[in-house]
Formats: sequence, C-alpha cells, structure tokens
Amino acid sequence: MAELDELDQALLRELQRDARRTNRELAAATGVSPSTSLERVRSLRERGVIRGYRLDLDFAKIGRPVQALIALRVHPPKRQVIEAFREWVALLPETVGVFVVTGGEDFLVHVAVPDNDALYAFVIDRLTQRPEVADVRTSVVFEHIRPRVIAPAKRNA
Amino acid sequence: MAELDELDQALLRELQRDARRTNRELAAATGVSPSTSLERVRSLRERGVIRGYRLDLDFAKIGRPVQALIALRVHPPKRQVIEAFREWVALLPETVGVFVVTGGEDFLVHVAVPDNDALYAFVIDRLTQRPEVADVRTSVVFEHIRPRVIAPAKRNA
DNA sequence: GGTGAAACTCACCAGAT
DNA sequence: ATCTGGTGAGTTTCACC
Repeated sequence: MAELDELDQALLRELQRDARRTNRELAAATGVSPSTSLERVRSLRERGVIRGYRLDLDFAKIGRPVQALIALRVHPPKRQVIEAFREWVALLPETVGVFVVTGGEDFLVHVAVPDNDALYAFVIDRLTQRPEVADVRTSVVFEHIRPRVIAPAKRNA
Repeated sequence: MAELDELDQALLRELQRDARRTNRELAAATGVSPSTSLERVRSLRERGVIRGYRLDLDFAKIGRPVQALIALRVHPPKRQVIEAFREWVALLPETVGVFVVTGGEDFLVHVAVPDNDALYAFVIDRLTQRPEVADVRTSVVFEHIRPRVIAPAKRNA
C-alpha cells in the first residue's frame, strides 16, 4: 500500500470529482503551489495509485439502455477454464465489466445492451454457446450507483 | 439516444483510452482541427453522453485490497424501503458501487475494505444492523475487469 | 459544421529557500 | 520537499468559409 499524506488525499478527492481539473485548480483547491501539486499527482500516477483517467459514459445515450448482471459458473472450475472464459467474455462488445468471484458463482458479467431482446440473445446465443458455462442466472440492473469519491482506508499507525 | 457520427465515436474511443488526452492530441488522432474536436467534445458533454471524467484508482494501493459483492434482499420490498436502503448503503465509506437489480436479490453492494475482518464486520455489524436487510450472500471478488473502450450500439438505420 | 490565427491560460522546468 | 518566476504548449474564442 502506498503512503498517502493529507495533500495526496486532498488531490485524490479533487480529481475524483473531476479528473480533468487543471493543475492550477488543483493547486488552488489544496492550497499549494502548482509545481507541488503537479509533482504529487505525477508521483501518484507513477506509484500506481492513480491507474488512469476514464470517461464516464451514459450507456443509455450510446444506445445501450438495458443493463444486466449475469451470474454463472463454469465447468469444470479449473484455472485454465476460468481464465479462458474470462478472456473471452471480457472482449465481447456487450460486456462492460466482469467480476471473478468466489461463492455460489464463478463470474458476474455486467452487460449493457440496446433492449431486452439483445439481452436474451446474449444469454442464450452467446453465453450458452460456450460448453463450460453452467447455472446462468440473469438479473436486470435498474440502477447502478457509483460513489463520486472513494476515500483511502484509515492507516493503522 | 444521442446521434453519434463517426467523429463523435472516434473521440469517445480516444477519450476512453485516456480521458486526459489534450484537445490537440484528440484533433490529431481524429484528423480534424482542434476547434472542431473541442466543439464536439463539448457537445457530447452537454448532451450527457459524457457524464464526467473519473479517476481510476487502485483500491489496493489506497489500503482497500479486499473487494466483495454482497447480494441481499430487503423486506418488505416496497419502494420506500428500497430507496431508503439504497441511499444509506451508497454513502457508506466501504461502498464502491451499488446495483439495484431484479431477480433473486434486490441489491448487489460492491465494497472494498482493508482485510477480511473488515469485510466480515461490514456484513454482520453494519448491514445486518438494518432491520429490512434479509438473505445476505457475500462473494469475494478476485478480479474486476473493466473493458477500456465501450462502443455505442450499432444504429437501426 | 468546419477552419485558421490570435489572445489567453496552463504545464513544466529551472533555481533558490 | 516546496515555492517563485519564465518559456514553450495547449486551450479557447471569433471571424470566415
């Protein structure tokens, strides 16, 4: 885990609200000079705390208003089978996220599609096509909330 | 759904790879002048296609290496109960995402915590504290893959 | 809609504390 | 480690196509 002082945390808070804020704005918001905030943000990126800067797209506005989470198991649940399925499903155009999990299922596949027909087709034509796929259970997603700011864990000092 | 021509789609592709690419880079990559790409990106944002620019944080590096998806039902499953729980759970510091779903469960809560103890405490101290929470089922997340680029649906022209 | 140039703002690198 | 100032890029506007 990376060391994060108050300034690092403040910069992360600001950038989570809007990842395109200028360095000068960041400096003003955190009360340091632009060169300091620039150096800190660069360090956060080099240390891998910041993995990148992503677009937040409205799936409905790009023609994919129907979202679902598809829980499934693969058979047999061996490493090779799991990894092959993971690579395959992550590259499908409908897929917007893949959780590899323990418990009742092996995968939760998050998809966004144009309509219910496309969802049904995805499940019965694409997924069920794969021989290793078993126990498919589809849940339609009504809403997906993502907190705007995620804080670092308190340190055990 | 928004109308997206080839240029809009190309700009969305570029921005999804790196939401902080400069306008000049976007213009060069898409073969238009900087003022054109600036105007297009602005339009995408005003139309709500682009909802914002987010940081991609490494949860492990901020002291929260353990992720889980907690499926649960609320009782009774009425609008008021569901909405109250949704608002409450979305604001917990452990929560990094909330899916409101149909099917076997009502919610899938995505959390990131420092260790297994914190996960266990979250489930039995926090969630179970709420009287409306029933049928809690926890899955540990080994891996969460998010495709770097998500394409708009093909239009039914 | 798209372009090109001008004015403004910013990122980035020094050098010093 | 942080700040102040300076220079080269980048952003943004606007008149024109």
